[in-house]
Amino acid sequence: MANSVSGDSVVDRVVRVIAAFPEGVSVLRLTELAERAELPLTTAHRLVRQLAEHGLLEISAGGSVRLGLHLWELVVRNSPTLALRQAAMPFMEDIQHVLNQNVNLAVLDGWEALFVERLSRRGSVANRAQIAGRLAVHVSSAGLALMSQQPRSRQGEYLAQFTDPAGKVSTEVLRSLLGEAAHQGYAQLAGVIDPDTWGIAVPVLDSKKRAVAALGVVVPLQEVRLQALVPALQTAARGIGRRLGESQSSADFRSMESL
Amino acid sequence: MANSVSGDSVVDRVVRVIAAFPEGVSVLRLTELAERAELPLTTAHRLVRQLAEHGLLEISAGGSVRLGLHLWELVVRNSPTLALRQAAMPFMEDIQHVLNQNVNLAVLDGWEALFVERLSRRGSVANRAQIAGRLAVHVSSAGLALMSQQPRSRQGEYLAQFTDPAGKVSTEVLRSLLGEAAHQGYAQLAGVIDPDTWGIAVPVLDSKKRAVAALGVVVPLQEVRLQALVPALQTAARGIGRRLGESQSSADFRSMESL
DNA sequence: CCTCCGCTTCCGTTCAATGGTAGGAATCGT
DNA sequence: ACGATTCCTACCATTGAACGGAAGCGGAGG
Repeated sequence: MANSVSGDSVVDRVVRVIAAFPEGVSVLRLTELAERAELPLTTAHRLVRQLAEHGLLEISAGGSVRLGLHLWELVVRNSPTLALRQAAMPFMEDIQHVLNQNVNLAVLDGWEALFVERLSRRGSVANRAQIAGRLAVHVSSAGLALMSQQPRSRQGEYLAQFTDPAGKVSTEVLRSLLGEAAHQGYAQLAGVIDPDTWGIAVPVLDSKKRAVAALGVVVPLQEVRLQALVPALQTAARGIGRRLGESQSSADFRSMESL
Repeated sequence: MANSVSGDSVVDRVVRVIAAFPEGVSVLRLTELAERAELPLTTAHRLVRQLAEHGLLEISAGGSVRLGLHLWELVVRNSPTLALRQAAMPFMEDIQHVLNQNVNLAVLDGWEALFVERLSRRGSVANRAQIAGRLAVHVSSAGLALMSQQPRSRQGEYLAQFTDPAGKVSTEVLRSLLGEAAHQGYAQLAGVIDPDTWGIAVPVLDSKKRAVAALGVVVPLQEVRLQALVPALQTAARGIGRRLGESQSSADFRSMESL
């Protein structure tokens, strides 16, 4: 079935190699990498070496493998969410400084919210490590805010395939949550991850009124300024949307600007 | 000379495709991508489609190509500098809050300093966009701090190949700059990028006394608290080095922590 | 000294990769 | 309104790059 007995293309294998690293693990031994990528050791070795020659991977002494600096550089400099993050950062900083709460920015990917940027509460030891984290739509205010703005058809697909692995949320409850979020213009969810917190998120709409992201905060349960909080988020979201429209083709001022 | 007339392997081509995006540009039309990657249009098309199937690239309506969210996610979650950034962030935040200046963290890659993280001065509109930026060793305090701690042989290679394209810095001057930096334990450089600023950086040493990074700040020229500034940086750098040692194998507490 | 384990090199076989040609689809200029 | 142009997509015969088992190498451990 192939040059390879397994029938997958070179591209498939390259992808499996660079996707073989488990979350948060940045270094693997070749043998382990081969196992995870389900490749014969010889083949893994060859691919790794080739990729390393281009700086997409790095081979440290002893043969252990990690992602290459060059890959990181390429991806960060051209990341698909670059424009979004640039537009959002000032507003996120504002919110962080005014409210002193965790602020986050997420996009919808499949049936999950993918967190693209995040600012921690000042003073909290929390790092920005888990940007690039994911949460299912139904357990994140960001996810709900995003899904609630999707076209009917998309929401239909989502609800149709939905089953809560934890068995806590019924499709009906979810449907009404989405309806409520769409109607109110924001989504809130009591501490799914941390039981003592609220998550609150509003959609960020681009110039064509499509929800491209969700802007959210996490606040303690006893926080009662919700009335003030939501408008603040919505204002910021509108600001982000506006800047997104402007910066369509202005990815050209490069300038290393005062390092 | 090949299956491909150009004689390069599939891996080579895949790399060229994802490296084809110019800095800061996140979307390319297929034709342009093919040109930049120096691939026949047909081949580029096939590769792009294959990569897109795995989420490493995305094809938006109309055929324009961008890096995929999945790739971004993979790289950010397993980036080779993850541990370094995690260890450094709290200290960088401290410095930022105390000094209210731009703080940056760089590693040495080739003969350049690659900026891995950066915090902007509060209130400045500056975004964190150009993390992943590069500066030549001889024009950045971070680069000098890093190079000054490299083994003699490495410094030798560097100086041997060095020529300043701008013709402003002679190899001799550079050599003495490095010597001075090594002796003092920090490097400073008057505004190479912004003429009204100083760059000051100290090396971050790991448990084996190897310089794995440089921690730096950018301050206005008239700033005179240098005496206080350097010790602050050095203290932070030592702290980072210590945490780096600890977190060798503790990349396991994942926990989505209060989003 | 021998064994084990993991990384690396070698090399004959084979089918996946290649890319020119041609067919759509959309945009532009007049 | 309608050719001209541009760009993306699909097809398919040719061929050398990818494959991976076998064997070599080197160090850690007993």
